[in-house]
Amino acid sequence: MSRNSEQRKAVLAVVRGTTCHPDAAWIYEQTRKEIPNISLGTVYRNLRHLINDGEILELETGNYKRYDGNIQNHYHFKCARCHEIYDVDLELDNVININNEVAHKTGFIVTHHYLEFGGICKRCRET
Amino acid sequence: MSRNSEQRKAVLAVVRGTTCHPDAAWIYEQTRKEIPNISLGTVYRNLRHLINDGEILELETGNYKRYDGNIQNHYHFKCARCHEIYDVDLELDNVININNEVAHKTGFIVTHHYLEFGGICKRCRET
DNA sequence: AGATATAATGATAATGATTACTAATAAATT
DNA sequence: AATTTATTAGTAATCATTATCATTATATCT
Ligand SMILES: [Mn+2]
Ligand SMILES: [Mn+2]
Ligand SMILES: [Zn+2]
Ligand SMILES: [Zn+2]
Repeated sequence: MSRNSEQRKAVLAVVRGTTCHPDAAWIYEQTRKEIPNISLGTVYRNLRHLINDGEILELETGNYKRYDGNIQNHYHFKCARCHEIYDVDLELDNVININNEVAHKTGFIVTHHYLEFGGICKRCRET
Repeated sequence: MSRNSEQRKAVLAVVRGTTCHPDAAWIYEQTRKEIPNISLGTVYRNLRHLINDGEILELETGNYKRYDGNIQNHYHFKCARCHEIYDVDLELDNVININNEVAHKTGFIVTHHYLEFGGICKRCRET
């Protein structure tokens, strides 16, 4: 059974405390402000643990992984210039039916879907 | 300007000749059947080149990247058990409008979107 | 066709993110 | 307080991908 270590609580607090979809290195730097001698391996280990427990989400973004403390269903926008990831709260009428539609067409069990938009964000557009 | 080397043609043919969304190692093995002494670095170099030219697509899938010779707009289904990626040809009524909707809501320039479904594929379900 | 310029190659070293290892520590339970 | 064992810090190892560099081959130009 899992033990609620100070390190795990600190990592979870950092991931939940931002909307910037940070990577492990950033989470490590932030966590060090609370626990200066925490090791990078501990950060990775706890991130994996929290993912397995369903407490945070992992985003697959090319070279390195990013993490999301918001486990509610929502979408993302990734800027091609600054690579920042923004949350997109979108009320798609057919979002709920879309999984069933694919399940019906393919015969697969469809449990979820990821939707990511791409382009240029407002800040990058104005520079 | 780019030179159409035998190696580049072979890599492109391999990626176009399958629907299995292969990784670099698999493409390397297949290309070696035509060019036995091709190097893995050359495969990577050409994959990157072909991506920059818009001739193939790169899929961000966790540990390693996968490639797709089908550059038409289509969606994917990733099986959580066997990790295979299937194409999903889906007629979303408002596929074109969905980008505009996000653009309008956010003020971003939205050029594209990726949609990936997850669950258990038919073959894995039956075993 | 032959000479030229340089993009591309093969071989290998380097990089960077993530994971594995291990002796020491600390959270939960009795 | 004693016990159990999950977790940690520190470090080594792994794995996919990229960089380096001397050599080769492709496109272009006489
Ligand atoms: Mn998010
Ligand atoms: Mn595809
Ligand atoms: Zn941006
Ligand atoms: Zn499967």
